Amino acid sequence: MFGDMEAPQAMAPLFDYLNAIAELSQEERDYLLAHAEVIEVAKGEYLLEAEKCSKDFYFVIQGAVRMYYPVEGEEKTAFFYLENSFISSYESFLKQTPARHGFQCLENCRLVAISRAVTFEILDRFPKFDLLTWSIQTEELIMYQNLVATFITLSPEQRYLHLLQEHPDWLQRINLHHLAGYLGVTPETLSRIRHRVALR
Amino acid sequence: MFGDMEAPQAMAPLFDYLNAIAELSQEERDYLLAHAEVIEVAKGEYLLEAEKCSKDFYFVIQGAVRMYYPVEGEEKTAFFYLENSFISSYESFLKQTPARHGFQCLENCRLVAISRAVTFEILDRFPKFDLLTWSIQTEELIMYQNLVATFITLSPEQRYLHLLQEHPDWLQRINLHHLAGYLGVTPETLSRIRHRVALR
DNA sequence: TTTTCTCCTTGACTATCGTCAAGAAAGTTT
DNA sequence: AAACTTTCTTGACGATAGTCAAGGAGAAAA
Repeated sequence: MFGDMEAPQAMAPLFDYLNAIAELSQEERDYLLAHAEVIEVAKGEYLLEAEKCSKDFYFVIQGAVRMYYPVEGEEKTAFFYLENSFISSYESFLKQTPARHGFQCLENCRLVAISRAVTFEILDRFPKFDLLTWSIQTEELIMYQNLVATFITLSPEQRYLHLLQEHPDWLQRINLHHLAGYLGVTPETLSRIRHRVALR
Repeated sequence: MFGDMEAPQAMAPLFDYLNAIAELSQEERDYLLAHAEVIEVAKGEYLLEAEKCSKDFYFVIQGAVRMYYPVEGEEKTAFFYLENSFISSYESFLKQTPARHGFQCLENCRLVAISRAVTFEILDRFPKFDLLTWSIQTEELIMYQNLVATFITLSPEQRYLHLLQEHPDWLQRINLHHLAGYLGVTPETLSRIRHRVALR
């Protein structure tokens, strides 16, 4: 998919992200270049369908991905992953159980995909990646703790205002139907919240 | 606080928990016995007050602890930690930032407390603890992901029914005021939900 | 340009929630 | 036992959310 000169450039955002935590050696970079894959996934396609087993670990180079839960035939959106985010269904990926949620691309995406086999091979071969995965996972945990806090401590309207502050870019790139799911309300309610807020 | 014979017994639940992930060596057990502390904390006391920096990592041997967020003078309960749970404000503990939430004992508790210094010393000295902390943190992350899912996919009444199934013991040990917070509703609403549910 | 499709809004109605206030019920203390 | 405290319930009312249905705005396709 990439010539010799292109792949390194394509993975640059991933290297930048990892280097900020712990400087990678040339050997580590080469291993990733050789064993991780840069893939293009079209808008609307699924990275993982709910109820299936997660086979890959992803890093978003370009694009937007939503996480959703299937509920009575519908797909309720729970979270979004944009540039420089890792995507994994940890429970399914690690335990090889059917995933409770799925991932769908909301835009044409460019991702780094790392298979289970390669993930474990890297962890086995390069001890530094223990620290990296730990760090990545810690950030994910903190993010989820804060997300739970918004449900416990804020009303739907306050969560919308909070969203405006924390992720103004999401409003530009993600439709209100999906944002409503993230806020835990129906699209109609979000529309009315926006109406109320606009009046002040 | 403990004679030579008592401390090992007191920490047995922690060793059991860790052994189930990766068998501890005698040296590792001895190090924990020498550097981790078994403490008794009275009902109502705080393990960590919101806005302060987390100094310790805890394991619950006996008792119940609630996690809360301060909101406009009130304390909104977000989660509970009972026997065989680890308690940590990861963000505050790791980054030494003021914690957004606090922890309060709801019963007289017996806990293992491990200080920051000892935590890092253990991680440095015994590589096995990388796996252990990673495993513990992964479980915590999965738990939070599933908790977010209950807010996205379920109504307050459905969350209450879900709570009955998943944690029937909580209803015996935790008052409805605190459980209401966990469900994201007021105590009055929880009371009415229980009334509705009882009629069927 | 017209048609079609997707996305967003609005209306009407019902159900549920939050709030404030009062009152039971249960458990403690004196 | 009586007084007190804590916990839980109930009532009344206004605000907000869910649901079903219809309609409008804009983008993409014909």
